[in-house]
Amino acid sequence: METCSETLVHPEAVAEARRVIDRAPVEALAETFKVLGDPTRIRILLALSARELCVCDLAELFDVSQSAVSHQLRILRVHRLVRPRREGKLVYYRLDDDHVRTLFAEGLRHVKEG
Amino acid sequence: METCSETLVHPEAVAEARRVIDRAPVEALAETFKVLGDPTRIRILLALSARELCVCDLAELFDVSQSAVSHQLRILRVHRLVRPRREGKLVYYRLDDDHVRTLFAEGLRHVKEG
DNA sequence: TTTATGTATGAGCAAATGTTCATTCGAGCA
DNA sequence: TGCTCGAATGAACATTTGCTCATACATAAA
Repeated sequence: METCSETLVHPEAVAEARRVIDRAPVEALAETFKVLGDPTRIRILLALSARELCVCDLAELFDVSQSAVSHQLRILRVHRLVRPRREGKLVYYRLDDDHVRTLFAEGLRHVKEG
Repeated sequence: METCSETLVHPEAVAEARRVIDRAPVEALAETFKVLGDPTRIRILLALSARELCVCDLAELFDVSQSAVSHQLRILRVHRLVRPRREGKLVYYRLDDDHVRTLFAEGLRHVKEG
């Protein structure tokens, strides 16, 4: 229930916070983190952190269907976290840029200091 | 369908990837990122990035029920992203550590370079 | 103690998510 | 042209998620 009083406790702080939030790309940020928030996608990115791999190898690696891997790769691709490269019948994927590695490093730091 | 051949295309690369994945705290990483992958929680963290705020103010700020905010704060608390401090009837929340800020910065960098 | 107000929690529900199955697309080869 | 095999996509389904509503807990004041 909405039991808080009508008057704010810290009006100026709330106003400041509102400005910060309005200025930030909230939805895009949440989207990016949400993409990273799945074990399968984390595994895919970890696997690609060393070198590129074809879809076939990734599917074998995680012991899930090729379809599942393709679905996840699509999500990662749309969010520019991985990039495909076709070579004959095979499609190789690799990390799109170094931001991914840095994000990983920060995530790890948080996890490890617990 | 599982249509890939039985033999791996790059056995040694897959083996190496498997080692990397086994060494990493995959589930914990995914959990952390998943927590950050929600607009409401992102807004809460942004609001707290400048200074601590009480639950009451946060609820007012996002125009959602106090219950919803409490539920999200609980999730953030469990994952050590925010920390509560009681002062009378009010409970103030603030960011738990600086990792959150760094994670945000990296997320922003990725989002902005699109 | 009783009451009031801020916060936390449980139940229930609609929406979103990740998987599998089935099918289609794409490239190379007979 | 057909055929094969790797990859992508759509549908269906079970699970998860985030919200609201109702209720319980906590602290301060009457």
